[in-house]
Amino acid sequence: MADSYHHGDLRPALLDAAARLIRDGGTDALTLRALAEAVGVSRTAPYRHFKDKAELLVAVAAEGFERLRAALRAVNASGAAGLAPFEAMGVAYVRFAVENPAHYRLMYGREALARREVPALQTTADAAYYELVALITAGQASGALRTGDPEALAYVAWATVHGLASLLVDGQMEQPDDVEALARLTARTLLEGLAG
Amino acid sequence: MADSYHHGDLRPALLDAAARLIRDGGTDALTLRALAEAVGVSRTAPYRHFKDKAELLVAVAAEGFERLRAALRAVNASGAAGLAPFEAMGVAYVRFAVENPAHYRLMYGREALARREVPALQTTADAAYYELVALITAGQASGALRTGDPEALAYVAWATVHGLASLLVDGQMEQPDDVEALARLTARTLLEGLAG
DNA sequence: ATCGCCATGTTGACAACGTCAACTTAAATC
DNA sequence: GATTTAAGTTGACGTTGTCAACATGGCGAT
Repeated sequence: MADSYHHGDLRPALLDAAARLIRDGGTDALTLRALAEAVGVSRTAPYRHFKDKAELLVAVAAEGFERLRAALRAVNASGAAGLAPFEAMGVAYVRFAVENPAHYRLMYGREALARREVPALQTTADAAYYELVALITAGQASGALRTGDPEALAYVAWATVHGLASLLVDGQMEQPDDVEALARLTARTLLEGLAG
Repeated sequence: MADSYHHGDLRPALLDAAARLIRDGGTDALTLRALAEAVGVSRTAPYRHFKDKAELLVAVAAEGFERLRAALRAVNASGAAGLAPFEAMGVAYVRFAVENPAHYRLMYGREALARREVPALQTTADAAYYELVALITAGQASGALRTGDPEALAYVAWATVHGLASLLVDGQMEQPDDVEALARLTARTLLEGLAG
């Protein structure tokens, strides 16, 4: 089946190769033709599995959200107490972004997204976000965090960590040697507040 | 000179038209051919003023940074005391992003940026960032903010506000009716901290 | 067993895009 | 007034996403 007319398992093979192309060469490297060639198939074969290039990008992004969610879930599952898990989740989030920059940009960028409304993608993204909300509500229950609308707190926390990730991933600042330390500092500053 | 062979004032006309195209149709609408036609000139005329499409995008982004800096500078110039200016600057920043989404994405995205190192662009961007740093150091001097490395505090503040702007601009959340209130809430939460 | 269906894959073509090379125009300089 | 040269034009090329028409072969019904 290696060189038969029908590939037999093309869709997952395409997603795998797409992730690899994006990782190695950035978003620009993910061209349908290069992707098809990487899998050993003709240029238009992907159209049997994805309506569009955009639809393929959505699928790649969804797979990224799964991985991000797994990373955040691990923090929640660790059962750490106090403020430690907040730092840990911030670090996990930023680390994912820095280790998968093009993937992260695709997930939270506009390219694949709003232009086609894909509920499945939103669901997957929400699942990742929910890990953060769960951490916040647990923190409030234990008294580690102040009271208030957990959605609002989660939103600010998300914005902060996403902002840091975006700045790093888009090369807006010189990336420091120790990204983890920067993420930890950011999380702590967010917890303690800026006001005197 | 309207329909003469030489346009006479092409470069600024291109930048104007580019900003308009981006505002109306998003980044995708900014194609060199459409741009040239909008100005009434042949497709390759822009090459006399910009080496590349990328170089043109850099110029558009730089102009955006100028406008953003002006908006932030107005907050600093207002001379408000206490914590009010921090909310005001957060609001001004987010408002700029929401009102110029494609422009903002271009400024802080990767398309035009790291792929060609343009010191002039970095300088302009730094000038905008400096407005935030200035506000932070002033806040520390007046005792409104806690002590500590002002660069670090500014960095967290920037990440938060940029994260919020990015989420809104990239359509990651349903955009609320009152963006200003959300920005204000975010700024206040950042000031007060999440911990209990 | 075999026939036909249809999901899967291929080939050829097209328009849009960024960009280069060669040419044209007219404004500026001596 | 001649010439240099900045500014603009035309034609072409390679790359990309995508469509239409065609080819293949695995699978169920007979």
